[in-house]
Amino acid sequence: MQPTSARRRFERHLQDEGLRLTAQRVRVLERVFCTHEHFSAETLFGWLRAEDGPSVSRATVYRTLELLASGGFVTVLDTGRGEMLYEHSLGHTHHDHLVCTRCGRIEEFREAQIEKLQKVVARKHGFELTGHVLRLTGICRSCQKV
Amino acid sequence: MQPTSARRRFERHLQDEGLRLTAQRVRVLERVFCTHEHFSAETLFGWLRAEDGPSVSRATVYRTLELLASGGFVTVLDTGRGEMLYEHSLGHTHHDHLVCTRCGRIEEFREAQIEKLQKVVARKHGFELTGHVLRLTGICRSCQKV
DNA sequence: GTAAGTGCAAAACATTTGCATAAGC
DNA sequence: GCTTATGCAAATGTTTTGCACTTAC
Repeated sequence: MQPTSARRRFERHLQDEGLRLTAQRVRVLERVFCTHEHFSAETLFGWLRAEDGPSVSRATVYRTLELLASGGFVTVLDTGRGEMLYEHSLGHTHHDHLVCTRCGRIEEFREAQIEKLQKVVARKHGFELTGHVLRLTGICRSCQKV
Repeated sequence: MQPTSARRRFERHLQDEGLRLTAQRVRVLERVFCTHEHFSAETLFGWLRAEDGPSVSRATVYRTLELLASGGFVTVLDTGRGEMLYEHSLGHTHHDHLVCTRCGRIEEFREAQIEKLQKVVARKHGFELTGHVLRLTGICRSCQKV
C-alpha cells in the first residue's frame, strides 16, 4: 500500500468517525507508513522530533497510535517486555512472528491451520475471540551455524 | 507438586548455583506455591504484607521472582497490559492462555495440534524452536452477557 | 570475615490524564 | 462559535537501582 493511498483512507476514516483532520494526525500517519520496521511509540516520537523538531507532542503520538490501531491502520505487537510495538497494517495480511533470541531477527509467518484451531479453542471455552499473540522463539539458521 | 517438595528443590537449586538460602527467599517460594492462581509481583507483595507484615520488601519480591523464573520454578505470563503475571510451574504440564480483555479472567488450554504446527513452521523457516508465547484474547462468557 | 542479600527510597520507564489553549468544522 | 484536539506537565503504575546495612556461609 502506497503512503498516499493510506492517507486517503485515513482521511475518509476520520470523516466517517466524525473526527478532525489535523496536521499532527497526518504527520504521524505518514511517518508510520514510511517504515516497514516495528517501532515503539517512544521511537516514533523520537523520529518525528529528529525530523521536524517539536511538531507533534508525545501525548499526541500516543493518542494517535491508539486511534490508528482502533481503525486498523496499525497492528499492535506485544514484545513481552513492557513496551508495545506497532507496525502499519494496510495491505499486510495477518501474520505472526518468529523471533531469534540470539540476534533479535524477526521473521513473519502465516499459518491458517493454527488460526483455525485458535477459534476452536476459544469456542470451547465460551470466549468471543478478538485477537491473539503468537510469538515463536528460537535460534535462526545463521545463528545456529555460529 | 507439594510445597515441601518445591522447597527442597529450591534449596538444592540455591546450593547448586552458589546462592544463599535466606528467610525471605523461602517465604516468597512458599507463598508462591500456596496459590494456583496467576499473580503479579505487586499482588504477591500485598499477600506477604497482609499475612506477615513487613517480612519481605518489595524489591526482594521482584528480585526473588526473577530468580524463581530463571530456575524454572515459576513461569512468566505477559498480559499485554504492562504487568507480568507469574504462576508456579513445577508439576504443571505446558499450557497456553486465554485472557478476557474486559475482566482480566485467565483460562488455560492445551492444544497439541497447535504445538505440532508450530514445530512445522519453525522448521520451514530454519529456526530451532526454543519456546513460544500464545495468548488468545477475547471476551469471556460472563462478560458477553453484560 | 567477607561477599551476597536486603530494605529503603529514589529513579527509571512507558503510558495516561487534567486542564488551559489552539484550531477544525 | 462550538466542540474537539493538542501541548504541557504532572500523575500513574510497575519495575529497577544505588547504597548503606545485615546476614548466611
